[in-house]
Amino acid sequence: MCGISIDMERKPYLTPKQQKVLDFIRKRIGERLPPTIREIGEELGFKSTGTVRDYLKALMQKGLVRRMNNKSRAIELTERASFKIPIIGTIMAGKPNLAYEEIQGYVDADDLFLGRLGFDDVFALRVKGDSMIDAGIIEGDIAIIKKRPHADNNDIVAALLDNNEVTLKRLRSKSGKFHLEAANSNYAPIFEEFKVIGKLITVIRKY
Amino acid sequence: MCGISIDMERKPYLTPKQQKVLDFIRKRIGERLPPTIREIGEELGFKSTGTVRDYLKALMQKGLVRRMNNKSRAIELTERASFKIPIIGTIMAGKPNLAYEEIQGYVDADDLFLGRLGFDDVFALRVKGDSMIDAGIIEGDIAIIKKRPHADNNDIVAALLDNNEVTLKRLRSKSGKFHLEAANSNYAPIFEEFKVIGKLITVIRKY
DNA sequence: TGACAAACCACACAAATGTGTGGTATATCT
DNA sequence: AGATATACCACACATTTGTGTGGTTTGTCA
Repeated sequence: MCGISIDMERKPYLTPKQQKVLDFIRKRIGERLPPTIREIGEELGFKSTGTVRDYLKALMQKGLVRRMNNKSRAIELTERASFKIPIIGTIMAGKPNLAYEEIQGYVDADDLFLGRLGFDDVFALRVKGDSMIDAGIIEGDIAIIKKRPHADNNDIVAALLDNNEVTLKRLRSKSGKFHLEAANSNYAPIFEEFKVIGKLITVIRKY
Repeated sequence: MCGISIDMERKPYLTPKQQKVLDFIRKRIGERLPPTIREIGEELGFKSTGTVRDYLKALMQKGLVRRMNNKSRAIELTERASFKIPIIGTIMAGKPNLAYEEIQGYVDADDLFLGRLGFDDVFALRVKGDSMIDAGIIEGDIAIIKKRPHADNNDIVAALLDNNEVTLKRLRSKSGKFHLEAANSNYAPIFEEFKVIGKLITVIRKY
């Protein structure tokens, strides 16, 4: 019951057909392009464009869809409708299909790793070695770095060393002077010259 | 020079204008919708749709763009052109703008965390506690789980325990019988009854 | 019974969008 | 000099696509 009530708060009631229309739009947007009105009609078996427009109107009134006038395929999903992966807590046991008991929130699939950053400002490093292991960053991880020429104390940064190597370390300031610190007691702090080229915003690890 | 030559192998030569057209298409696709021919023309300052079509033809011949006939906005980027975040090694120092010296590869922004999985098969867990810390999985991480009723030895799995708790642990088999193991010597292995509900495929951490 | 919403359809029309033909000018390469 | 590529433009036309009006049927709720 708990999971259902959370769900109800997030989404307005949709008729089964309206849900199908929404799902089709979502599918098409995910695959490639938002559909045209006639494409929706063909998929759902409607013979009139007016029918599809009735559905779009309903979805718009319920705040799930936004459109631009007189523009082809200009259908977009609102935040309420955008795809979210549920973050679950406990799960109902003893059922053929798992039922989420406690949904703690949602991860927006689009924003998951980059948010609304421009791609231009981002690059990735593949992590080598174990110097950041105490921060949970291990060999093979992909570190997503946002380009920035400076950072704050305790930020993990990508820094350019004198030998042109790029390294991922924690930035520390001590009496007004910055140095780099590994997250592994086997490594000594780095007091050499360096340049901050970006700040760590996300770590991704694939299995 | 090294970085440039790698780049050349991946991308055919584009004139500056062609690059601008491609960038605009990419931007629009990322923002919402692929542009129409006229929208491209307006953006780039072309007064004729024919001009834009010349550019699209060039981009198609170079294998960067695909189109469908007589369909509005039906422009898509091919794999060669799809957005990739560069994974860099060393970086050229002493320049006003950083220049990538050694590009080891690219992370495809779309595939980055889910690949081409259907969303239906995926859910997320927010990691609590430190029981997987030796595997580099720490509190607050988002664990992306692919639903599966079984897994192999040494896989990290989401498992449902008798008390309806879901836990992230490593699956181990010993003499034909499975149990769960933490990646932290402070925790004892779990030999109770459990059910595998999915396999860990990706870990994401945001800073 | 009447009001209302959901769930359809037909069809005309307008606007947006893609296509095709035929140009011009400039630069490069052979 | 001729071939080729880039880099544009104008304009007509076909097709796609969105809009608008006016219906019918079914069920629910007051």
